[in-house]
Amino acid sequence: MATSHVHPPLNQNHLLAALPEAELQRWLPQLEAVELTLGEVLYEPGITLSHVYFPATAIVSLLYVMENGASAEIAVVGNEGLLGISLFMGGESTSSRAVVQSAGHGWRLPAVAMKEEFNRGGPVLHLLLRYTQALITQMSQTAVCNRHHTLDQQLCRWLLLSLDRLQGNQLVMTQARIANMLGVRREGVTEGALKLQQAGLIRYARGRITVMNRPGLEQRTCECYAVVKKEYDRLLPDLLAR
Amino acid sequence: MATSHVHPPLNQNHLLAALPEAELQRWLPQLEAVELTLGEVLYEPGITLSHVYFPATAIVSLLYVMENGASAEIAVVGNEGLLGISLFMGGESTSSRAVVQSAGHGWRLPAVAMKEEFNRGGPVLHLLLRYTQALITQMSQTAVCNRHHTLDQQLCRWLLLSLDRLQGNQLVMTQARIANMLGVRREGVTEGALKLQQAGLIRYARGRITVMNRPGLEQRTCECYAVVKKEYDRLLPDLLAR
DNA sequence: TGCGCCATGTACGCTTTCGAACATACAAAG
DNA sequence: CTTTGTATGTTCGAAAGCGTACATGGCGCA
Repeated sequence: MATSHVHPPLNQNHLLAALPEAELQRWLPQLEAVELTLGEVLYEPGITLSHVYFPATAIVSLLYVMENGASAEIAVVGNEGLLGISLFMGGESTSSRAVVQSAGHGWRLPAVAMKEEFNRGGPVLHLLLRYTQALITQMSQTAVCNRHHTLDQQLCRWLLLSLDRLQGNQLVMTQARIANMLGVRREGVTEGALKLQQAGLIRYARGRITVMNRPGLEQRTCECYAVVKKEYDRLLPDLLAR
Repeated sequence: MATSHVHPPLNQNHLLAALPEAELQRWLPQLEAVELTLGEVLYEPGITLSHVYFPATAIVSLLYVMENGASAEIAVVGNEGLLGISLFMGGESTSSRAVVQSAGHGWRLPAVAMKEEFNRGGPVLHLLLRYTQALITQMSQTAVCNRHHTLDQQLCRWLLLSLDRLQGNQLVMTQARIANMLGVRREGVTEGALKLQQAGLIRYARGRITVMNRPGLEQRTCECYAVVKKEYDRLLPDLLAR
C-alpha cells in the first residue's frame, strides 16, 4: 500500500463528503491518501485496527474465512462507507477480514483520531451509527440471500452492489474471485455469467466485466438488492447529494 | 402483552444488570415489566419503535420474511441483550421483524428515554454499542452458516444459542417453528432432530425439547456457535458476572 | 367417550449445487 | 514464436435439500 500527501478530492467518499466543515478541518491534517491494491488485507480477525479506511475508487469485502478454508462475504464496502466500525463500536476487532476486491485509492485516519471524534458525540457519531445500521442491513440480507436464493440471483445481486460502489459500468474481477466472495464454486459462477452474457446483460473477458444492461440485472436478481439499496438511501440521504 | 408494575428482579437481563447505579435510578420509573407471549411481534419492518425491550425469560428472534412468505432468522436475542437497536443507531426502524419465540417476561423502556440516555454519551452508550457489535457478529455468522453448513449442524447451533439464552435445559418449541427460524422445511428439522434423539443428545415430544447432552451438541455443530459465543463473552465480559 | 387438531414420521422424485477432472484459449514473458 | 500461466468452458456422478403427499398418534375439547 503506497501512501501519499497529494490528496485526490476527499468527497469521492460519501462519508467524508458529508462531514461538517468543522470536523473536516480537524481531520484534514491526519487524513492520509492510500493506494489500495488488489488482494490487500486491511485487517485480520481479532487484530486491533490502527486506522479506519475510507474507500474512494476501491472496493473492499468483509470476508469470513472458515477453518477449512472456505469463505463467504459478509458485506461489500466502497465509496459509500468506511472500514473499521469496530473501532467506534468498542470491540476494537471483528471476526472477519477486510480484503480489497477492486484496486483503487482511498483515505485512512488513525484509530485514535476516529475514537476522539466519535467521543465528542457530535453529528459525526450519528452519521457513523446510521452508516453502521445500513451495513447491518446488508449483512442481514446476505444471510437471507444465502439461505433462499439461487446462485444466479446472487450473482446479479453481487454485480449490482459492486457496480453501485464504482464509477462506470466496468469491474475488474475474475469469476474465481466472485466465487470466493459468494462462497460458491468457480464453475457455478461461470455458468451464471454465461447465461447473463448470452442474454446480453453483461460481457466479459479475462477478468474484466462490462455491464451492458443494468435494468436487466435488476430484473433477474432477488429482492435482496433492492432492500439493501433502499436502506442505504433511507439511512444516508445526505450522502446522495454529493 | 400484559404489563405490570410488580418488577421481577431486573438483573435477569444482563444489560440491565450491568447498568451503573445512577443510570439504573434514572430508568427505574420508566421501566415497565411486560409479559411476552409466544408469537407476539415486538416490531415490524419499517415501523418506528415505541419501546426497546429487554427480555428476561423470553427469547425473541429477528426474522426476515420474504415477499413469497419464506423466512430466515437473522439473530436470536434473549436475556443477554435488547430489541430495538435501531432506536439508538438512528434508523428508527429495521427491515426485519422481531417475533417472540419463547414466551416469558421482560422489561421495556420508552423510546424517548432510551434516546435521551444514549445521547448523554456515558457508559451506557458504550455498553449498548458493544452489545450491538456482538449482535453484528451473530448476524455475520448466520450468513456464513447459511452458506456453508448442513441443516444438522445448523440445528445444533440453533439449539445451543437458544439454550444459552434460557434457564434450564428445556425449550418449548415445535419442529415447525424451528424450521421457520432456520428457513428450511419442517421435514428437514424432523430428520435432524430424530438423529439427535437417537444419539441420546436430546429428547422431545409435542413441542417440548429437553437437552440431555449439551457437549454432544457442541461437538456436532459447526464452528459458528463457538465464534458467536466467544465474541459475546469478549465484548460483554461485565455481563457474565451477574 | 369420541372427534378433530396438531406434532411428528416417512417416502419419492426433482432441482440445485458440489467435487473433481479435464478442455480450450488468450496473453504476457522469454 | 514458443512457453507458461491464468481465465473460462464443459462434463458427470453424488449429495443435500425441496415440494408434495400422506401416515401415525397424542392431547384437548365437546
